[in-house]
Amino acid sequence: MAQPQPFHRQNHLLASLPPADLTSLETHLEPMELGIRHAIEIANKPIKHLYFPVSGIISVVASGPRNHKIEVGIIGKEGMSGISIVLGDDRTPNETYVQVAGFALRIAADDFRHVIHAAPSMRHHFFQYVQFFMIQTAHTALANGRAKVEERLARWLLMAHDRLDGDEIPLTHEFLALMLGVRRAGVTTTLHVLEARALISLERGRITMIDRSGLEALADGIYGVPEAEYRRLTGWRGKTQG
Amino acid sequence: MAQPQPFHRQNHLLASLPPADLTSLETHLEPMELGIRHAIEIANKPIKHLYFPVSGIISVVASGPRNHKIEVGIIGKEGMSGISIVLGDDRTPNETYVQVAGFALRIAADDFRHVIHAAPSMRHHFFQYVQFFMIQTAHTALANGRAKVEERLARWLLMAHDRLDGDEIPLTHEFLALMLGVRRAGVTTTLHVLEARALISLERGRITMIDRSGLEALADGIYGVPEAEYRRLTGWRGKTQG
DNA sequence: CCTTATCGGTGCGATTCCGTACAGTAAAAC
DNA sequence: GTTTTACTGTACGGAATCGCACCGATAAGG
Repeated sequence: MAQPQPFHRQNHLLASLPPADLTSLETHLEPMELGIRHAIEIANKPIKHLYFPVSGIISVVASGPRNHKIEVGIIGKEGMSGISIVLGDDRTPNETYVQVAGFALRIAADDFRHVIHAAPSMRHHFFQYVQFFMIQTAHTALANGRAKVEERLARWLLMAHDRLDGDEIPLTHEFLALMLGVRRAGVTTTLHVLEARALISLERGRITMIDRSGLEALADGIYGVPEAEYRRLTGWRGKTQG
Repeated sequence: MAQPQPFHRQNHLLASLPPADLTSLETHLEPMELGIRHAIEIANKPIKHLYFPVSGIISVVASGPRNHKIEVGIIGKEGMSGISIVLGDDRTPNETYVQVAGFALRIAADDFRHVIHAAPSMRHHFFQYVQFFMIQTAHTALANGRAKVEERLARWLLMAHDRLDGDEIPLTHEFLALMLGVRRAGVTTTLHVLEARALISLERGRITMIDRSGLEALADGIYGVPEAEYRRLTGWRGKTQG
């Protein structure tokens, strides 16, 4: 079962484009493997390609002093990288890289610019995604400022689960700590709490979702607003319904 | 000295529009007083107007469970409210309201839509601001996740100072606590620390900036990236140069 | 198979920040 | 001028999280 359907049908943002628009993009789309840790965008450097994941997860990370980093956005098959390009800019102070390996379709920034220039109708589609992404970042700010590590971890696992096929999240505690901006040891002990409540199971380098609605309950309102927004904007349902 | 120059010249986003574009917006712009606490946008309700402040400060606030709120964006005379409208949507789950009283020019959402529909060139201008605003929110997420209250407070005061005329920030500790998502008492004691270092002076309901570069040093890298981005995008210098 | 690097489990004191509470003081309302 | 409200100062115990450090376990590489 190599690909049950064409790649572009597996990225929701592409799949929900009007057929005519998809056609004009399609010729420029190039399938790419997303290797773990591969850099998609480098801070303050011109962005070369936009990526539409069909599997795996890409993280957008903001950097601060003392090499402090934190995730400000997560991208899976519901979205795309390269929002700066969509907005007519060519760079961003954030970094973007592959967090969970997978596959993507990518398009050169110049090609993308030309295509959306020629098809203004298409822009609306991508602007909706920009709107969603902003709300996601806003709620990351909210979670970072007001939620406990346990809740933020639950939120992150739910967001990752939304974007992956199956229930396994292949990620080390170290990476997770970087995403959340907390200690690695803090992630480890908090994961144990979740495991003890039978919400997840743990193996080396992998977290498996056991009880999704239990995790949603534990996240207690910190998860969900951006997801509802995505549904309003595009009709996608994620895994909320199973 | 009522208005040394027309209102629209005091909002940088308007002032830096190409003259032709400004003309087409101008007829729809209506001067408005920004009363403290006035709601500019209500969560999940259609946005009626977009505001271009010429003085005062508007806050964009995300809400979470248990009525927990936190500021995710700040708008002064460098910017505008209503980014959702710019992106072709009509609402947002965030709230937006006046944090420091002042004046603004506003335009009805429908008028704005018509104007930018007719003048695609203008969109680029506002998209740059959207880009800046996203980066600002991203760095708020970074600050919330990794910086101490002292640094976050310094960052907020610097951002407010950038947007106000003069060195006085008329705000209570209570509001500030809401913005930062920390206890009111925490703000009070932290402000005293800054005062003891002669960086600010305190009066009831007012904070006065004394030593801006000292505050920047204290914020230690948590402040500055979005501001540099704004400069790159628009050439505005804020007060960084005195 | 053996070595080496990565990853995970655990502990401990220090620090930051919270929740709560109460009293004093300045401004606003009457 | 008096009352009322809003704002600020301060305190205290406790919870959450940090920084660091060390060791065992698992996987990867030679």
